[in-house]
Amino acid sequence: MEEKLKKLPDAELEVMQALWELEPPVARAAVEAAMAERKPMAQTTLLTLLSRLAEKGFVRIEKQGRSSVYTPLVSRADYQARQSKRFLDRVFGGSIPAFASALTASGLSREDLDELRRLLEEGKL
Amino acid sequence: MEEKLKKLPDAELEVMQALWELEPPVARAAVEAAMAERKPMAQTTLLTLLSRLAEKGFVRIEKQGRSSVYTPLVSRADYQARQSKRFLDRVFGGSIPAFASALTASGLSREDLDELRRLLEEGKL
DNA sequence: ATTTTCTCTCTACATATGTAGAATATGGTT
DNA sequence: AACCATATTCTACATATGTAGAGAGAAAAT
Repeated sequence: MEEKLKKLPDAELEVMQALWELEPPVARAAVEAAMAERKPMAQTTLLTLLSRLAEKGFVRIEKQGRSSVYTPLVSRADYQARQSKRFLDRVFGGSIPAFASALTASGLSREDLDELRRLLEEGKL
Repeated sequence: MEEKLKKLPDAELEVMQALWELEPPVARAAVEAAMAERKPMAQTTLLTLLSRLAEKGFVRIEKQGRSSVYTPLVSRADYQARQSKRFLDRVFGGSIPAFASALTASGLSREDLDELRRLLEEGKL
């Protein structure tokens, strides 16, 4: 298992989210369209972010004739799991009680909290 | 309710954690001692971080003769709750199921997950 | 009173991040 | 072939972050 999965800055994560929700390999036009909704930005800005993601090993860029296609190299689930751990450690010092309190005080609806509890219950099986 | 509670960069959060675990107002020497364990850094580096925290409204600095004392202006619980929400939105797009999966896959022990579930249950009351 | 010591503030600098225009390359047109 | 459209890469720059030495002010010591 890879060790340090760097935390992505907001802008880059946003791009990853766009990639994750599409079928890889994703055409540039598709990423662009997805980002138009999520977070409008200049075309070149998007390309800059994609190449930074490539440098960090999060994305593979392949030339397809004129344009390029992008493939996420880290799965969303994997990233989410690792960052959750990191967040728990960084913000709560690993304290589960503190984490639980924060969740109940985070503004999540009673339903959401209930659902979370239920899903954790199921996951136990 | 205050709106945007800025996310603190790692180094600054580390200092806040040190402050939160001490009795306010906290003497510089005390912060320094606490930080020595958490994250060793030059004395001036610590002071820089403290003043940045003051600029951001997280800490109040008061002169006490020769040295200064520091008081956190944002409670740990408040910060944790807000950042939890932010994290959930940013990383999971607000999806509770995705969050639950990530938690179970995050490497937390069975016991921790159980405890979390139990605490959420209790909090419901 | 002069020096030493301690504490804080200023200044500094490298790297990271957000953002995007300029330049370049390349495939499509006429 | 000359030109145009388009996609990518370079270059650029402001702000943020991590880190810390230099400088300044004041209290303590001699």
